[in-house]
Amino acid sequence: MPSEQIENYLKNIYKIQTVEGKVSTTSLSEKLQISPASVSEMIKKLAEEGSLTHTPYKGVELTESGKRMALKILRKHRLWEMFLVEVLHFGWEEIDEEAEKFEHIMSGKMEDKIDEVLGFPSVDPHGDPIPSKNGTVKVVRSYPLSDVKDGVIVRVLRVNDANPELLQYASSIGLSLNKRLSVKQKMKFDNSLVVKIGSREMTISATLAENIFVETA
Amino acid sequence: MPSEQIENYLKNIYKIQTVEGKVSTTSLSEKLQISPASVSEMIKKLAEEGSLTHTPYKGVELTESGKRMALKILRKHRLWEMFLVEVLHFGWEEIDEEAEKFEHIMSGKMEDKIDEVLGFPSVDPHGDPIPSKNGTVKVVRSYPLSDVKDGVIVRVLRVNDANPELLQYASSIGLSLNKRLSVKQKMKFDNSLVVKIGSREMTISATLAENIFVETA
DNA sequence: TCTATATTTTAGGCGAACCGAAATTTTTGA
DNA sequence: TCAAAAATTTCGGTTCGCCTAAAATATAGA
Repeated sequence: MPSEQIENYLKNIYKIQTVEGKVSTTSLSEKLQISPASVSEMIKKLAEEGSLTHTPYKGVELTESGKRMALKILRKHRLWEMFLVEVLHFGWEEIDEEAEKFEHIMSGKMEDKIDEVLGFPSVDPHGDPIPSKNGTVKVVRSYPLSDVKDGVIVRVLRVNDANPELLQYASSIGLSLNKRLSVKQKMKFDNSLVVKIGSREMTISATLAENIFVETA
Repeated sequence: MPSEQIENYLKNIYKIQTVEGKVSTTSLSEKLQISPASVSEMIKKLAEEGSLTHTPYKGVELTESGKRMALKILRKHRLWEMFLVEVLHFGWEEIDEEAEKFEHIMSGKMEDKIDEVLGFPSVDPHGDPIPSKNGTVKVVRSYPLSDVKDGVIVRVLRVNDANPELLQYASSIGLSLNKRLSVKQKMKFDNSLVVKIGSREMTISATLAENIFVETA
C-alpha cells in the first residue's frame, strides 16, 4: 500500500503530466506546496520503487504501475466530489478540498457503494472524467471558451477546479455544467467576451473564459 | 488541532474510563495495539499538554479539555457509523473499522450535514449514544441480557460493538436494536439462555448475552 | 561563448510516533 | 515479610517526510 503522501505525489504528477506534458521538480513543488528539496528526495524514492522514471535534472514520467495508482486515487477523489454534491449538498467550490482528505482512506468497498448510489457517473461535478475501475479515462474533447468565435453557440463541458473562488463566481452567474450559451462579442482590447446565458447577457473576463471548457452545440 | 493519533488515544482513554473506571498503560496498550513503552511516552506528552492527569505507575484520567476532545471524536465516529448504515447500506459489523478512519478527517461542516441528513440521531447503529455538539452524553440505563431473570420480556437497547463477528452473528439470528425478546430459561451449568425472538426460540451463549444490553419491556 | 541566473540535487538536521531492551516501581502470594 | 512476577517507565534507536543551506548542473542572454 502506498502511503498517503505518495498517493498525493502520484496523483499530482499525473495531473501535471496531462496538462503540461513534462513534469519538473519545480512544478510539483509548487503544486504540492512542498520544498523542491523534499520533492527531489521523494522523486528519487518513487523512481527506486518503480512508480516513475526519473532523468536527473530533466524530469519525471509515471510508469504503468505509477499511472495505475494515480488513476485509482483520482477515481476516488472524483467519486467523492460527486457524492459530496449529490448526497450532502455541498457547493461546487468546497468539494475539492474535502475530497483531498477522503480519497486516501476510502476502501474499495466504499468506492463501489458510492459509485452505485450515484448511478455510476462518468464525470465529476466540474466535468472532469472519473477514471473507470480498470484504469481507463474517457477523453472529453473540449475547447476553452476563450477560443470560441463570435456568434457561436456552445455547451459547457468542464470548468477548471483549481480555483475555488473562480468556481464560486462561475456558479453565481449561472455558469454550470451543460449550460448552453452563445458568444455575442469578443473584445479585442482585453479578450473579454459578451455572452448570453438563457435570457441574460453578461461579460466574462479572458481569465474566466480560459477556465471554461465547451463544445460546439 | 490534535494529531490523528492523539485523537485515538483520547477517544480510547475515554472509552476505557467509562467502562472500567481506571485507565492503565496496559489497558490502553492493548486497546490501541501499541507497545506499552510507546503508550507510556504518549501519556507523558498528553499530561504535559493538559489533556489528562497522570500519576506515574498509577493511571490516567482525562481533564475537562481532554474529555471534550474525546467526545468530539466519538460524536464524529458514531455519526459516521450511522451514515454508513443508513445511506450507504453497510452491514452492522463493518462500520466500526470504516469509521475509525473517517472520524479524524470529518470537518465540522461535514459533521453538521450528516447530522441533518440523518435527522439528528441520538444513538448509533449499535445503540451507543451520540454525544451532542456541546459535549453532553445521554446515559442509557440498560442491563446485560445475561442478568435478566427467567420469564422477563425485554427490549434490545445496545449491542457491544467491540467484536465484528459477534455483531454479524447477532444480526444473523435477528437480534437487532429495539427487538423485543423474552427469556424462557436460564441454564445453570453454562449460563446460556433460551430466548424467544418473534416466534422463534433459540439458545444464546453466556458470552453473547453479556454483550447484549436491554431494558425491561 | 561564457557567465549569471534558475533549477535541481545533496547534505545535515528535525519532529512525530513507533519499537525492543533494560531499569524501575508496584503488586502478589508463599 | 519479602522475593518473584507484573506493570510501568526510560533509553537508545528506527522510519517517514519535512526543512534550510550548500553544491551541482542546466539554460539563457550579453
